[in-house]
Amino acid sequence: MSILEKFLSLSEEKKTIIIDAALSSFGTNGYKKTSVSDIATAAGISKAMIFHYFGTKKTLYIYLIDLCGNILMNGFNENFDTSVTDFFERIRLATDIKISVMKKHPSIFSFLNSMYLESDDEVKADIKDILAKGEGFRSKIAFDGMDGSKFKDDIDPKLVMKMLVLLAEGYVSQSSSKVGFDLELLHKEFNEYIDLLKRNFYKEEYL
Amino acid sequence: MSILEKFLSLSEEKKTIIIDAALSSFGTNGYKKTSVSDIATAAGISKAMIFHYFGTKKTLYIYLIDLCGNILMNGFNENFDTSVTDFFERIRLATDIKISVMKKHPSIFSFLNSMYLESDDEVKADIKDILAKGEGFRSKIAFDGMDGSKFKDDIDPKLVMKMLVLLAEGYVSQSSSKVGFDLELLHKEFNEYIDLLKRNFYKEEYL
DNA sequence: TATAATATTGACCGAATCGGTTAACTGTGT
DNA sequence: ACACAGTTAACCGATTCGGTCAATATTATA
Repeated sequence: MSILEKFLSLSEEKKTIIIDAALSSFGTNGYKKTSVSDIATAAGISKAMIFHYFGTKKTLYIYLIDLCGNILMNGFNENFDTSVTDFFERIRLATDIKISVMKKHPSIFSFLNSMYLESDDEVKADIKDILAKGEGFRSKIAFDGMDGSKFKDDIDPKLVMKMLVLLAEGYVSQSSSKVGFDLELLHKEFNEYIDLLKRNFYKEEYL
Repeated sequence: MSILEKFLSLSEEKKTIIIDAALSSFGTNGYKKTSVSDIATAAGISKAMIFHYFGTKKTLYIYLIDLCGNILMNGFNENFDTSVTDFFERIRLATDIKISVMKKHPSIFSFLNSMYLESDDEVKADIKDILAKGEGFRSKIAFDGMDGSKFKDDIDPKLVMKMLVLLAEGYVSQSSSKVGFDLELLHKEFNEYIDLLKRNFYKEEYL
């Protein structure tokens, strides 16, 4: 059995624990400043097990990069509906997907964020590859075929969009640090914001 | 000349460079994961100089904690005007102060954020002290004597407040990581958001 | 229950890095 | 020529690094 297969043959629960420990550690401290011991401790196993499952620290990191890419791609490809043109409903849909991804791996976006600004030479090149692959992915989903005509005339949809992106970013930065954050509550709150904005930014005939 | 005096007698420019290097390093990686070499490199000086100026790593960290506390307190005490009761204008005022602080030390909020979740025993106690001192500071400024009556009846000012706090947090998390971010632009954008919300959330007679 | 196979770890390796020190080197004014 | 403050490269012992491995638990098979 090859090294990675040993990991893959673990129970889903155990795999998730290890992956989340690694995502959260790397996401918080970056590649270089994260030690394999950190991850092992966070996962509640011994350092030797990590090397048993992945061989090297770098292999683990690359594995996580690919995994995140796949999880996101699959989430959006399977659940995103481009026939929804309403601005807010599309954002709501994208957020639903994002949150359901976070439900499985709460630290995934903190990890992805840290990837963008990773400077260590050992993994820099590999990151560039995967980043190029997902380029324009988010923005395409956001704006392609989206209907901004329902807004009141003096409101710039792009400004609203930027606001919601920042809002989501604020949530991530808040939730990735705090320990006992409630994803369900977060989801509910975000939907309240969307309702609030929709109610006040759309022309009355569209409400 | 005592150790700290040596640092204080430096030119304002040099002091700022060193402080910002330390704030940014500690803010990014926390106390334990930040080495004195990291800070020295970021500041463009040798590691020995840091020890020459501050004696120990912990002394430097504590110095930064106090400094941040003082900078924020002074900023708000000198510039905050509690006679401004309008919800958005007060938020605008608080944001003006925050940004002017960030103009001098861009990484200050990233450092303060990281302080909240610092777990290292060597500095944990000292953090608790300063944190207790500033408790309720932000929330008092935010809500005391603030007028929420101008909002449309179906809008909860607290929800808007939370939204703007998250928005600001999103900005911090975005700006503290990116290298070439433009504070002036950030400021302008934030004001646009406030205008946008005010225009659409207030009853018409208050516009 | 005895044994073979597997899962897991504590202890260990050389190398790197840690916080901190110091002797020597710079430049500048006299 | 000298003194002197500012600065650093080289160094210190201690710790931690990524990674290995022999030994111990655990489980499966008989």
